[in-house]
Amino acid sequence: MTMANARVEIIAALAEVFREHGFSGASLDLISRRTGLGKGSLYHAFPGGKEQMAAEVLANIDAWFEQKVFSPLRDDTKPMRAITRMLDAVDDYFRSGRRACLVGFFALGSERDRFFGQVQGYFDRWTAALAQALRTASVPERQAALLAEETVSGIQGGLVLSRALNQPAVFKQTLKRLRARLQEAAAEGALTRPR
Amino acid sequence: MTMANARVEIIAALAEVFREHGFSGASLDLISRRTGLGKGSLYHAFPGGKEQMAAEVLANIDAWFEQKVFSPLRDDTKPMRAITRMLDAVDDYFRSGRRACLVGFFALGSERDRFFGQVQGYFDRWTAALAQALRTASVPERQAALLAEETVSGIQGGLVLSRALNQPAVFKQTLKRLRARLQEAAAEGALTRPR
DNA sequence: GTCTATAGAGTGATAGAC
DNA sequence: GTCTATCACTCTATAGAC
Repeated sequence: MTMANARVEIIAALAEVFREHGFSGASLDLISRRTGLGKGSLYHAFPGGKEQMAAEVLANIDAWFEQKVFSPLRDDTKPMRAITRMLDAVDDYFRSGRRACLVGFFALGSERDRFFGQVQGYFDRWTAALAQALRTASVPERQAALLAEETVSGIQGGLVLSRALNQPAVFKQTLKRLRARLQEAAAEGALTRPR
Repeated sequence: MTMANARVEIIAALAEVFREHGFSGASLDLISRRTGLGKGSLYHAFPGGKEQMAAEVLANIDAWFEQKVFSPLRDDTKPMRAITRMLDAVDDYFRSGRRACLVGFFALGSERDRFFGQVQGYFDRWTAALAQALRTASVPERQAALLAEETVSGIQGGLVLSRALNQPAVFKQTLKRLRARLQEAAAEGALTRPR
């Protein structure tokens, strides 16, 4: 395995630990066990310590969404296809509500201030990309912005409630509702401004 | 000040600390400073330590919502009045999105398993009470259950996104949208099953 | 004296940093 | 692995109410 690939796998393991235990709950001991690396190796790879680990995890999450979700939303010539794929990707990524969103998790606590740029950027670009896809689907600008906000916020709320009740079905239902709402808006948009 | 009142104030201070720093991030030193109590006093009041403190905070939050929100939703003879008051109470309680929901925060991390009964109970009773209010407003059972879920989950999502972007307006907009949706459903319910 | 609430030094364990 | 700081927690001492 190459060095870069190893780092990707380490960051994936770090992401799970932070997701499950938060920033302060993720002890170096736990991180060491879950990555299989000694403390020395961890500080060799991340001289900035836990802060750098979390920052790189956030950057990695951001890059994944940028490639799989945001970029298609902005650039796909068929916006509704990109939206459908977004919802499928979200369902997979969050394991139908069993997995929490680390960025949303951080947003609720003091980690928001520590990693503010990354937290804000992630949600800013998600809503902006979705709003653009909706506009491409002829949804009026104001409605597109509101619906994008409702969708992104709805996904986060679905994750919270689904995890709180330990019922993945709640998250599934959330995605189903959002999918219907997005398609409905696009259908109305197409009627208002037909090609 | 009476002892009972003092305890309530201590628990309010504890709630803020847990909200801001999570369970593991809330050190006894921080708790000591924020409550103004030495460790001796803290352990005298809460022999079970941090675990008991968090459990009592959750119980306190639950009692507040039970009295101000859940109970009116279940028992008010004018369900739409109770729903309006719920949304106003929620806006106040969460300081228009500036304050996080501790129960939702715990739901995302490993605290969910530690305090599972309380986390699950809070959201279970909230959705059930809201669904009952909607049914009283003649909304069909299935739709009432779905809309209750959408509302509670929507509030949580609004809090996440609002805090992530540091824009209280996002939470305000969420409440506005949910209010409209609930009123619309009630109006339709009244048409379907007129009195 | 007894009781309850307090403070804070002191405990071993474990934290993050190197 | 080794460092020091900090962790959750315990213990002892002390204050005032009765």
